[in-house]
Parts: sequence; C-alpha cells; structure tokens
Amino acid sequence: MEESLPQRCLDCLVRDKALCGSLGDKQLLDLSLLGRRKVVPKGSVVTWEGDDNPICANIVTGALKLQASTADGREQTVGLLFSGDFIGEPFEEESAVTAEALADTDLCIFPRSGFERVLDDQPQLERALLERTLKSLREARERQLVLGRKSARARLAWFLLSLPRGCDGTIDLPIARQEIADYLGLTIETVSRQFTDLRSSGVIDAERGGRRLRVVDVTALQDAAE
Amino acid sequence: MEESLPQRCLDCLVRDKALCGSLGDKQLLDLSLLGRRKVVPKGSVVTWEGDDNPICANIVTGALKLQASTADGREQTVGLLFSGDFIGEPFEEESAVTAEALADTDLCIFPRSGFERVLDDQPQLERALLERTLKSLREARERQLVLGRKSARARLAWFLLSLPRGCDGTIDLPIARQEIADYLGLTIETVSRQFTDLRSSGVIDAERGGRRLRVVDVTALQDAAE
DNA sequence: CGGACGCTTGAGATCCCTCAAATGTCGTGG
DNA sequence: CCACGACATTTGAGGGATCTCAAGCGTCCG
Repeated sequence: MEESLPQRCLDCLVRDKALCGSLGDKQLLDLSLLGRRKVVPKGSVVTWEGDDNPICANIVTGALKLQASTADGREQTVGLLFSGDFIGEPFEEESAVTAEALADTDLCIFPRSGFERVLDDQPQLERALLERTLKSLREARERQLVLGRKSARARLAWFLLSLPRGCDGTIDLPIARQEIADYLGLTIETVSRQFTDLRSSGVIDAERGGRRLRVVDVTALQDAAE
Repeated sequence: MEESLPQRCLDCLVRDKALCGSLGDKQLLDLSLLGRRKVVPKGSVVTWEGDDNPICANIVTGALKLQASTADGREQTVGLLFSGDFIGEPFEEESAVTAEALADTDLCIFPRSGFERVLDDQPQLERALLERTLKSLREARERQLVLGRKSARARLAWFLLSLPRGCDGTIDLPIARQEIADYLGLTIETVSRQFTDLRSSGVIDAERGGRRLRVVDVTALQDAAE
C-alpha cells in the first residue's frame, strides 16, 4: 500500500501557488509529513526579531507583515506577505525580523530543521526557494529606492500601484493607515494627508477613512509615483 | 591525463571566500571552464538597470555599487559589494539594478546561462548561492529600517560601524562622500555636515575631507546609530 | 599658474514630523 | 433605539530636520 499525501495537501488552496508547487505528489510526501496547519489570529506574532527561529511556513490564507525596529521602538515594515508566500529564514538560528499577522492567518508550518533536511533532498524545492528569495531581494531593493529617495506622495502612489486592482480600478486596502505608514517610512498623519490630497485632486475616489478606493486616473497615479 | 583547474583558479585570491569555496577541485571544473577574468575600470558600468542581464560574476578585488534610480535621475545605492562577493541575478532576463565599479575591479565573469546550468548540476553551489542570497535579503531589510526610520546622524553612524575597523579604530572609507549620500538616502551636504558634527563632538578623529578616520568613542558612535 | 574636483560651510526654503484636537464608525450595553 | 466608549482616521498649527542653491576652501595635476 502506497503512502499518500495528507488530506490537507490534497485540499490545499495554495498547493500550486506556494513553494510546494515545485514538487510532484511523490516528492511532496516528505515535506507533507512535516507540515501542520495553524491559524494565527490577527495581531499575534509568529517570530520575534532577535529570538529563536524555529519555523518556516507557507501562508494559506491571510497576511503577515515583517517588521524591523530601532532600539527606541520605531518600526519599519520590511515586507508584506500574502496567500501563497513563504515565510522563514532557513539556516539561521536567530530571526532577523518580527512577523505579525495582519489578519487571521492560516499557516502551513514546518519546523525549520526538518525543512532544511527536505531542502537537502529535494533540489526542485531548493531551486524554487532560491528563485523566491531572489525575487524578495529585488523587491527589497526597490523599497530601498522608495524609502531613500521618494516623497510621501510618491511613496503612497507607489504602494497603491503595487496592490491588485480590479478592472474598474477598485482597490481593497489590505492594511490600515498606520500599517501603511510603517511600510512607507512615514507617519500616519502624513499618509492620511496624502490620501486626502489624492482624493481632492481627483486621482482616486474614496470615502473618507475607507478601506476601499477606486483609481480614477491611473496615469496621474503613475506620474505621482515618481 | 586528468583535466585540471586553470591557473587563475589555482592562484585565485578569493577561491575560499567566494561562492567557489563551496566546491571541491573536481566540482569546480565545470564552473572554471566558464569563467574569465576581466578588470573593469573605476566608474564603468557592469550591468544597466532595465537592460539585458547577461552575466554573473565573483569580485576578486575592487568594489561595486548596485544602484536603483527614479525616472528623474535621483539615485539610491541598494548594495555595496566587495572582494569575494557575488554579483548577478540568475534566472532573470533583465537586470533590476545598475552595477558600477567604485574602483578598478577584477571580476571573474560567467555567462548567466552557463552559470545557471552549473547551478543545475552542483547542489553545493546552489546551496551556497541560496545562503548568500538570504544574507543579502537580511541586509537589504536592515537598510530599509535605516532608510525609513533613522536620522542622518544615525545613518552615518550605522554606516561607519558597518565598515572594517582596525584595532586602533582606524577606518579607511571605501567610497566618497557623494557615494555615501547615495547609499544612505541623503545629500552630500548632509553627509558632510554629519561628518563635521561627529568630528567636533569628539566621536571620530579625522582630517577635514579625508578618507581615513579613527573612531575615538565607539560607544558614542553606537549610541548615535540608534 | 589655473582649472578641475571633492569637500565643507552658509542661508533660506520645504517637506514631513510632532503634538493636539476633532470627526466618524462600530460594537456594546442600557 | 440611543448613549457611550473605543478605535481609526482626519485635520490643524507649529517646529525641526533635511534639501536646495550658492559660495568658499583645499588638493591635485596638467
């Protein structure tokens, strides 16, 4: 009788989108034995900066932010992760960032040491992780440009353009104003003022304080992002 | 008669420090056949942002900066690379950054496609590249914190602390004031003023305008870096 | 000697932050 | 159904850090 994948893998919503998509059914077996599903509630912390780094995980549903902070408590979000994304730092004893759930988040968690052993055995998994890491690095470099050189207006426009946009231009903001501020290296007040400016200049259409907006003038938004 | 490594590999100054250090003599053979040494003069560009991405390379001696730029020409240095570091973006058709030599730089260059084939065959090489990429990502995240949340003073202090320091506290700056400014998301004037302030408050000792300085009070510099 | 270059210094402007208060929304409980 | 508080967001006023523009200084090199 052949061993088979657990039901959670067969049913997995992100089987193809996540790292696992690089593996066939047989190859996935080892990894599947390590994984366990866990829902972490909004606001809870998955890994703490400077602490042990015991896990890696795939995000099934939900969202996480990766935070770095200064000694006096200012925070900078250094990455946003969504459904299908991978979180974790293989080969590192200590976590370099704090990972916090932005919403109730369903994770498929692997012990880091076990995950590393599967990397040893499954070159396709390692390749997929390498490609994802390279992509994360490119994105982190782009954010350095944004944080180092762009105005508040341009940062917000850049952020809005990075979000999935419906065909009618609708955007559902995945995060609150304060979290946008933490991501863009600004204060919440500045973010709010920039929203107001974009609204009153007709670039976007939105309710005051709302999480849903519509991009009216994409070209103007793209210009603003410079 | 056995094939053997080319003389440039046998003599290589960074054989152990660079990516190649992950490979034994036999395993290095394939890669060594691809590599060729090239000295690129200070100021010349190795890859252009948005252009073809034909090469990967190890830095033997010298230094490179990785630049991203806005449409209107403002520049942000998103990485500094030195002897032993790897440069290149495997699996990418288009380069995301401009790589420019900060000094006359001796590279060991591989065609990207050939390098990718060796990655397919040499798991140790791929592992070493993965670990380096993860390290670069951590560093890029730390720079996001610096760029998003730290004052000019703290940025410069952080930069100085990141440089190799002799036992008497001596630092030889590898780059000019303008390049420091590009790296720290500041202007050259602000960088210069911060140097002056650090000097007049006795934290560092340096000649006006000089490339060599001495850290007098490490603790004060560490405090300033917050 | 003269010019180019890199760095520093100064003055003023600007953008964003800080502090403070008002507004709006939502859920809870009376 | 309404009062209330908690919370997120907006708005306002003022200040400060950094940028911009301009000039000066020192060194190196032809």
